[in-house]
Amino acid sequence: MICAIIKIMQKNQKITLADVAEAANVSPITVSRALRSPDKVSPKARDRIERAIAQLGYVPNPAARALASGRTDVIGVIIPSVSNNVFAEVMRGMYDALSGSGLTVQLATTGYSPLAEEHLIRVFLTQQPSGLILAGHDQSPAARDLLARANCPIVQVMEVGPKPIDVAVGLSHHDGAFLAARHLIERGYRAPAFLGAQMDPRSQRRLAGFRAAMREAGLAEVTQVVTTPEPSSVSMGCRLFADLIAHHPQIDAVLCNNDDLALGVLFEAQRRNLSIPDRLGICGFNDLEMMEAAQPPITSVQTDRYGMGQLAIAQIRDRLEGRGHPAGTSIDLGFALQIRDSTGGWRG
Amino acid sequence: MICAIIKIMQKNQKITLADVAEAANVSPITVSRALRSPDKVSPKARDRIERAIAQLGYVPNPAARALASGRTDVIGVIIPSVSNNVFAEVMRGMYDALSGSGLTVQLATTGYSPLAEEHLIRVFLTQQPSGLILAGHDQSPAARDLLARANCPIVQVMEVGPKPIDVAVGLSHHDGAFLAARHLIERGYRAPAFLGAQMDPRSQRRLAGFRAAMREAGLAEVTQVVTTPEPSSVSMGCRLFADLIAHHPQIDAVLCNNDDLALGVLFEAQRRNLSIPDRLGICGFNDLEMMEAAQPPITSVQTDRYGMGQLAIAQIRDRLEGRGHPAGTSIDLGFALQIRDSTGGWRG
DNA sequence: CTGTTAGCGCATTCAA
DNA sequence: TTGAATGCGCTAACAG
Repeated sequence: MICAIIKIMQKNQKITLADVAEAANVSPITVSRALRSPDKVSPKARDRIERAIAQLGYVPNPAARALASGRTDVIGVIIPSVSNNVFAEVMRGMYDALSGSGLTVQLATTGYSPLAEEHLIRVFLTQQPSGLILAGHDQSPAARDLLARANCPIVQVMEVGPKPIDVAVGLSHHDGAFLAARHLIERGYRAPAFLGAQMDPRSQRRLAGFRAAMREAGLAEVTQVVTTPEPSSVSMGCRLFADLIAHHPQIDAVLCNNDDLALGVLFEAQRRNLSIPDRLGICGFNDLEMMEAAQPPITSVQTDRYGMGQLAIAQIRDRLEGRGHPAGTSIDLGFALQIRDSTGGWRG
Repeated sequence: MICAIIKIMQKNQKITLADVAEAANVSPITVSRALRSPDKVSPKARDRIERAIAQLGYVPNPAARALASGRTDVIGVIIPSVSNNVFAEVMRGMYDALSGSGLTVQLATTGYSPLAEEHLIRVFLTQQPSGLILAGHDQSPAARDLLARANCPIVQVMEVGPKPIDVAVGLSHHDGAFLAARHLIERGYRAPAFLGAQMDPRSQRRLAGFRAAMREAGLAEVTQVVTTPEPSSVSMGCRLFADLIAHHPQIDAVLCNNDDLALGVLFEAQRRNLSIPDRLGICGFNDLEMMEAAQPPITSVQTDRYGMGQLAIAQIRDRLEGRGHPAGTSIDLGFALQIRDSTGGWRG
């Protein structure tokens, strides 16, 4: 075996499965099997093969494997944007859940364009991925059609909806915002407003939840909503709030579409010497780590983004092993309203 | 052509290059060429081919392409962590610069482990990537050896260093911190401290820059440094600062390793009613968007992370076309100290 | 500018 | 449990 290895190494080329087979004195297909289902190979052969692989430094060629098998070890992930920090945690959960699986994630971004999403779905699906992870439930009809025919697990993350394509992992953004708005009202705020940027479908549902709570409280008349299609940021929170308070000074609380905006509102309110929570209540969405650390700490709707990423990958891994949840399953990770000082005041 | 297309569609299978060739009445290799170098195909043939591709909805099989050509259209990107938000902007720059190139990014994370990095480099390189992007200059000797032999462009991002493997795009973290520290001293602060979390190599160099400035000002004696290997966060900034001020109440300024920590210091200082910038000066690093929006706005060292990502991809694209910078080039994107209210006080 | 031949490295199918 | 034959879809190298 030593001789064989030396001879092969001297070729000074890429090490292939055939080289390993030669060094281990078995046929290539046996090496292939040893790699994919080690229990179908005799322990002796397996041992020789493993040794040869280690000594030669063999690494399988995924392209050849994909071409021959008609499958790839790639999980396609299609999200709107990498710089939206709600997705960062989701991605971290995915990467962590990937470890030791031999699977890799291929990330693509739509820039919030449904057409771009449809195109990416089409491209990914023709590449026979091991699975596909999508953000949300608002794929175009054509895309849904493609996905329905796909023969790989499809996981929709971020939110749960009425009719998942396959499996969904998320939460109800409507309900989260509804509960947050109701909390503001219960705390005695009588003129809460909604602040939103980058109004994607999930943001729209948060807004709907806010409106529902306001209607329930008989406050529909005084409801103020300020939104912009531009990306969300802390500065945008400052600007939107400045705009809001200039036109509607009677506003006494703000439900923000996300935590960046909420932090911007906090800063802008401090600049204007509006006391929090007495003159102004602030509530965010997602509960980024900094909400707890802020001065004062900011009330926010906690969501388990890391868990979503992990579960999405876990579901695909389970499916590939014949287990996992059946199509049609929605996994609602829920949310938790973290009540903090920014809405802590008693308002009679 | 219409007939041919109908016949092919009826196969109801994956559309291959051969199908396109049949529909367009050319040989497969001509279609292949039309895809890769359209100018080497006659306009008439190209037109027929493009039409057939559109009508059949043909999408190339990257695995087959990779296997046949020995190259992939994948750019490997190896970074420490996806949840560290300095990398989010870099990634956004990369994805933007990718558009229309047919290249894709394959992201992998090391979890700040040099061994993991070495392993990933090994795996990526055996897959004949179009390029490789690495964070920083602290690859293991074995990894540098592998990379030196690689026959694809290698771009080191985040920082510039003495001896790039191929091309480097970044800035001097030492100099950025040096300038920031000198700024604090010039403003009259007499006992600046350094706060750091997740002390990766770049953080170490920032610390070195801080120390150098302190030495230069004859303040080496009073230099206080608080660091932790744990991940950086706003809350961590609160905690580290609380720790610092408890043991060293004479501290009058803090240079933070990054902006998350700086924001935490701001919040914690506000909780303790330390007036900023009079009692305490705060300086961050990276100049995240929120630094400008904070109340008071926080001085920070602005870095062009988006540009780094863009340039890294652009360099690889250029190289693939035979252009681009030669090996050994370092592109220093520099930094800009953004002086804001958190260090704005006059201190006599 | 276009086509022919051959083969990339591996997995599937069948046979032993 | 192992192996032989075959082909996945595409491109390199050459020839025309």
